[in-house]
Amino acid sequence: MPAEQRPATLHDVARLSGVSVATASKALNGREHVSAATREAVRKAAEMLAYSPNTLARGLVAGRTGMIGLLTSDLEGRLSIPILMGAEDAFGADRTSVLLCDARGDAIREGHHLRTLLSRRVDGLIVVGARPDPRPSIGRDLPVPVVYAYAPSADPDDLSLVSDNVAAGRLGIRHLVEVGRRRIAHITGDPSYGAAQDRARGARDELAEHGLRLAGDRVLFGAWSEAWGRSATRMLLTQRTAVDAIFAGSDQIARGVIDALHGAGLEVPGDVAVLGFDNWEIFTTSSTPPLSSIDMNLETLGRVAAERLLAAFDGRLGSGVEQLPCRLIPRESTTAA
Amino acid sequence: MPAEQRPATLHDVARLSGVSVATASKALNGREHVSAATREAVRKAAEMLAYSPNTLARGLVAGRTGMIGLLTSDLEGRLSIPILMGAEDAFGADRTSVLLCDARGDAIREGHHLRTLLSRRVDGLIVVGARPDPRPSIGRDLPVPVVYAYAPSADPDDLSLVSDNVAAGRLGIRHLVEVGRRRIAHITGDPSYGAAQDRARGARDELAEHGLRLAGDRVLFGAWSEAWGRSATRMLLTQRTAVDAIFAGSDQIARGVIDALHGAGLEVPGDVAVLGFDNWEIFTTSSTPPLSSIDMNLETLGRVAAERLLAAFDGRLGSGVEQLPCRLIPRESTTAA
DNA sequence: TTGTAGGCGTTATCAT
DNA sequence: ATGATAACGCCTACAA
Repeated sequence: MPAEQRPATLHDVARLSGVSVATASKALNGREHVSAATREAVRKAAEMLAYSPNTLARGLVAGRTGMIGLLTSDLEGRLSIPILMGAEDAFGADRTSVLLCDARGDAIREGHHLRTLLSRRVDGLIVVGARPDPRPSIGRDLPVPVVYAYAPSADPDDLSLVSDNVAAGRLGIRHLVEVGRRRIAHITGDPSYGAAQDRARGARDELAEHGLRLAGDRVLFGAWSEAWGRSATRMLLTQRTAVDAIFAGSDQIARGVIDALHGAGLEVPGDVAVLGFDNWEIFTTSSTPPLSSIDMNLETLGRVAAERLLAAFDGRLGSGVEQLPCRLIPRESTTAA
Repeated sequence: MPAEQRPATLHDVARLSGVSVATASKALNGREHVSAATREAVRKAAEMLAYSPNTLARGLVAGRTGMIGLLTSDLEGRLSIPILMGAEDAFGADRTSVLLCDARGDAIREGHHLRTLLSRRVDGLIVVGARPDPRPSIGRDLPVPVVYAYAPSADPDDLSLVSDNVAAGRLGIRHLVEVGRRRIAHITGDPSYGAAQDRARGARDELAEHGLRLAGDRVLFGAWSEAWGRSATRMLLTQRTAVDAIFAGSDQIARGVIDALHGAGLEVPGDVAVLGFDNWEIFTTSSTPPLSSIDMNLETLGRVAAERLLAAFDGRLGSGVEQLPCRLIPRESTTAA
């Protein structure tokens, strides 16, 4: 039951406290040249009227709205919400708000949203793609700085923030080697994903540095699904490939892997260690045993995106693709043999 | 590389087309009393300058910002994103934008966000709780209408939109009966969730109308986890309870159920049909067989929330708890025996 | 220390 | 049909 009364304005506060709007403004904003008594009186009046400054009006004169746009195509929010939270933290939730728009993978809708956001005079834009591959730029010469997160822009003049997938591949292998594994297979998703290729490359490189090669001698590309994890694992077992660890390209694949291993009477991590990717909690914690996984640090991605935007507000925005490190979350599926 | 130039104003457009700002405004907004020639000239000028109206300034005079606040505690976005999309659709994405704030379950932060949103003069508020149980009201006498979605407000004077859980319970049972099942068990989550109780009640009521009772004679409450689904199912099997269908309280529980059934050498849906709840795609489609599930229609929840807000903008806002129907998505896990 | 005045970009009212 | 002008709520010179 809203009290449908017009919110108090600075004018109201000024009148109640018997000063001018200018003085009231100064008093409330902590500017100088206001007597303590006046300041207190104004404060009290504002309190009584439950005055809350109109950020729009403020933005109109300041030339800054304190809003940023988050343009996503991530229908589930799995990417955009952590990124949004990271951005909130970096900006300070009280000074910057986020307008979230979901384009639902539709370029037309994306254009619509972009125009709306610009029309609302957001101070900056974060574009989150649905898959970690280059996506079309939303355009150069926009009146506000833009940072691409997760999915880089295809235009090298744009600034993009992505996970360092090569390093992530190395990270996964290093961990498995550290827990004593030597016969490591890599089951991952769709080979058309650059991220899948990068992680595979990192994995191979790291193995090489340890004088090792992939079990089965090749990366098992397939789909980002549990089913693929299952069938690829079965394939490995049927071919009697010696394996003591499987590095999966996603947590879902890892679930399929574990399922197939269990089905074959093998123990995890006793016989075979399993490492996932994404660190998606609903998968990692409900898996048996709990799944070790690589986290892409999406909150950090959001935080850095915000920092880059802040830097861009004064001075210039960088360009190119910036790679951010992933981190490994060890759980029971990869304890030492 | 942003073109750091001040965006064109209506003033610029007016000057370029040689008319007054008033005329330019009318021309661009399709108002009457503008000659076709003038209108065209203004249009062209706006085009040339890439003019985009400043929504802030517009909102200042109109007394409406065209923004609504979505206050959530849903860390994963699983609830808020669909609700946001529904709201976007109902409002029209071009006339209303959504400010998304995640309180992360922290009341202090929620208060902060609330103040920020009000200060930005959002036209209305949608509050999305993290679990489907009553939550504290964010306060009465707010200057804008508020609708609670998913989690109702504890204050009956607020307007809340929730899923009709009792009906959903009936719906699930009806479906299972329709595909020929008679010995139906119900494995669900934490009994402290009102939603779990409601669904269980609906299930029992519907069974009764078919002259049936729950297999095992009682609802199996536990946790919202795959592990519970697994152990509850094993329990049923150990007790030799005759079962030809299991209605799970969540898709995750359902996964555990299927897992345990398979482990016992039973076929799904051949021996036992399994029905989930939430229709969370990552679970339903990757399950073997694909999982039938009940969808809470979150987009609809968001759409209706938006409609209620729109209605509240003129006239009064309702109050109380409005129940919205769920729908059943049949997949292979519940095909006829 | 305080108040007056101008302007941020738009729209609406009222002359012309 | 067009244009001048006054809001909208706020801030910031500058004047008093």
